[in-house]
Amino acid sequence: MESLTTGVIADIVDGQHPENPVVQILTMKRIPNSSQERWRLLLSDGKWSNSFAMLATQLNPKVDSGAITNNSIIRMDRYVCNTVQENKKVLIILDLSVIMTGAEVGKKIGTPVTYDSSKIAAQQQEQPQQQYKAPASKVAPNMSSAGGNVARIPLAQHNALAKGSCVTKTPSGGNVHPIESLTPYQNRWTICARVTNKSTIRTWSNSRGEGKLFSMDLLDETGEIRATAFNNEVDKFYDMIEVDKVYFISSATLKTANKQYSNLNNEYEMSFNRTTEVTPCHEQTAIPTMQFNFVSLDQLESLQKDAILDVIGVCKETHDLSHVVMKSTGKELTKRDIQIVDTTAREVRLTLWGTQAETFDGSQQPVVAVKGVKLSDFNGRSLSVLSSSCVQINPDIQEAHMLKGWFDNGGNVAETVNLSGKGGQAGSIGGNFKLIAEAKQNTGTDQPEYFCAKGCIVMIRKENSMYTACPRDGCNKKVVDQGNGMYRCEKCDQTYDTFQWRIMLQACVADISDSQWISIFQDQAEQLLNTNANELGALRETNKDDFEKIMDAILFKNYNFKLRSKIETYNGENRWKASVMNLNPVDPQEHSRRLITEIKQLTGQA
DNA sequence: CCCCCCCC
Ligand SMILES: [Zn+2]
Repeated sequence: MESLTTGVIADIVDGQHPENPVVQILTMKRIPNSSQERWRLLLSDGKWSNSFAMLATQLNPKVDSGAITNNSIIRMDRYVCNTVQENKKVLIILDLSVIMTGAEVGKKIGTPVTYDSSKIAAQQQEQPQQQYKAPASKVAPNMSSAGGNVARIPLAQHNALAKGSCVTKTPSGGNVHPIESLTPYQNRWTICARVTNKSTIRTWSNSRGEGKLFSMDLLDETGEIRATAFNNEVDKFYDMIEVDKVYFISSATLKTANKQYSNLNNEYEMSFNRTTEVTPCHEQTAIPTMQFNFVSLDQLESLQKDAILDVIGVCKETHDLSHVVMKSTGKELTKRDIQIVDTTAREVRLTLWGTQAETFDGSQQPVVAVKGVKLSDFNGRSLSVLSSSCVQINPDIQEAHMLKGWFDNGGNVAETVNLSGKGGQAGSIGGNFKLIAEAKQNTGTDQPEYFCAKGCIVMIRKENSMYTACPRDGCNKKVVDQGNGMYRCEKCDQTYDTFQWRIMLQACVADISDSQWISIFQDQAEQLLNTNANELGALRETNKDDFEKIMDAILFKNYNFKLRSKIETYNGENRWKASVMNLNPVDPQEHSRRLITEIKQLTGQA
C-alpha cells in the first residue's frame, strides 16, 4: 500500500510548508451557493484529517473527469495555506499528482482523527504562517495582450517562456494572499497580481451622481478578479497601472460580482478605496499572462444570449472592414466580421470593432482567442467583442496549438454547422426536433434539456402577462408600487421614479401529440407579438381592446420553438416546465424538407 | 459608485 506522509496535516495547519506531501482524499464536497464550481476536500494523512482544503478552480476538471475521487491518494505538488477570519485555515491545492486512484485504494487508510482547531489558535501566536511555496520551476507562457489592441503573437515565438516563482512576501515583509482567498469579510490582505486587462477611463452621470472610473482584471496563480477605481483613485492609479505588469495591491473593498458584466472566475469584485495601495512588483513571477475559461462553440447554442464568455477558434474566413452608424448617437464605427471554427464542427461569426477590426489580418487563418466576448442571438448565434474583452491572435497556449493542428490536418475542409447562418425570418432554428409528448418523457434528469418543437399557440393567459420591473438594465425584478409615483426594487435596494414593462407570457402550445403550457419571456415575446414591452404595457393601461388584439394575433399560428425544459419541484411534486429560447414562424419548404429527411430515416433510406 | 459596448 502506498504510504501517506503521516502527520503532515498537523504540520501544515501549524504553519509549516512541507514539500510534496502525500495525502488521501476522504470525501469531496461541492461548496453550495457558490456561483463558481468549487470543491472542498476532506484530507487525511493517515493520522490526522481536516476539511480545510479546497481545490484551485483550475483543477476542477480533475474532479469532473473522475481523475480524483474519494479515497484517491494524491501528492500536493503546490499548495498555499492561509488564515482566513479568526483562526480558520484554508489550504488551496494549486497542483497535484494522483499517486493512486480511489478505485485502486478502495478504502480509508488508517483511522485518522480531525486535527484539533483549538490547538491552531495557540500555535498562531508563536509560529509565523507560511504562505506560497516556491515551485521548483514553473513556466508561464510569455504572451502579450492588451485591452485596446489585438496582440499579435506568431506561433514561431512559442517557446519564449518566462521562468519565475511565486512571490511570497510583500515589500513590507508581510505575507502575500492568494486572490482565491479574498472575501468581503477579510480586512488586511495584500495580493500580488498581474494586470491582464485595463480599460480606458469612462465617465458616468445618472440619478445617483456622476464620476469617472476605470477597471482592470487581476490574475495570480490561484485566481482572477476584476478591480475598479473611481474618481480620486483614477487620478492616483490610472497612469501607473500597466497591462501585463505585476503589482502588490492591498486594502480594497470586496463585494459580490455582477456576473452579467464579467465572466471572471470569482464571485467577488474589488473597488479601490482611499486606503488602497498599489506597488509595482519587480520580482520574476510565475503568474500567467492570461487565464481563459473556454467554452466550445457547440455550447453556444444552449447558452443564454448576452452571456459573457471565453472562446477560441480558427479564423476560417475574414470579411472586409465595414462602417456602421450607431442608432443612439449617430457615431460612426468600424467593424469586421470573421468566422471562427473549432473541433466541434461549429462555426460562428465574431465581430471585431475599431482598431482591432482595422489591424486584424486573417490571411494566415490564425487562431483567435477572446476572453470576455458577448454572445448574441443575431442570425441564431453570434459573438461580439466588447471594450472589456481581450483578443489574442495565435496565443501560445495548448488549446491554440491543438486547434491549429486540427485545422491544418483536415479541419479546414471539415463540414461545419454555421451557428450564425440563420439569416432573417425564414431561417431554421437548429436540429433535435421532438414532439411535445416525446419531450415530456424526459423526466429522468434534473439538468435542463434543449430541443426544438413545431407547434401552434392555442391559448394564452393575457391576465398577468405583464409586470412592472426595475428600470435598471438587466435587473428585471418586479418593483413594488409605493403609491406616490415611486417604485421600489428590493433586489437593487433602490427606489426609482420610473419602471419598465416586461412580458412573461404563458402560452399553451399544441402539436399532433400533446399540448403544454410554456413560458415566453421578454425578448421572445416581443418578437412573437411584434411589439415592445413598454408600448404594450402602456397600451394595456389605455386601450385594453387593442392590447388584446395584439395578444390574440399570435393564436392559431405555427411556430418552430427552441425550448429549454427542466424538471422543477413544487411542494415535493415534480413538474415538467419549458420556456422558449428562440422562435420562428414555420417556413413550409424547410418544414417539408425536415419531414422528408425524417421519413427517409424512418424507412431506412437515409 | 459603473454596468455603455454599437450594425446587420
Ligand atoms: Zn433592480
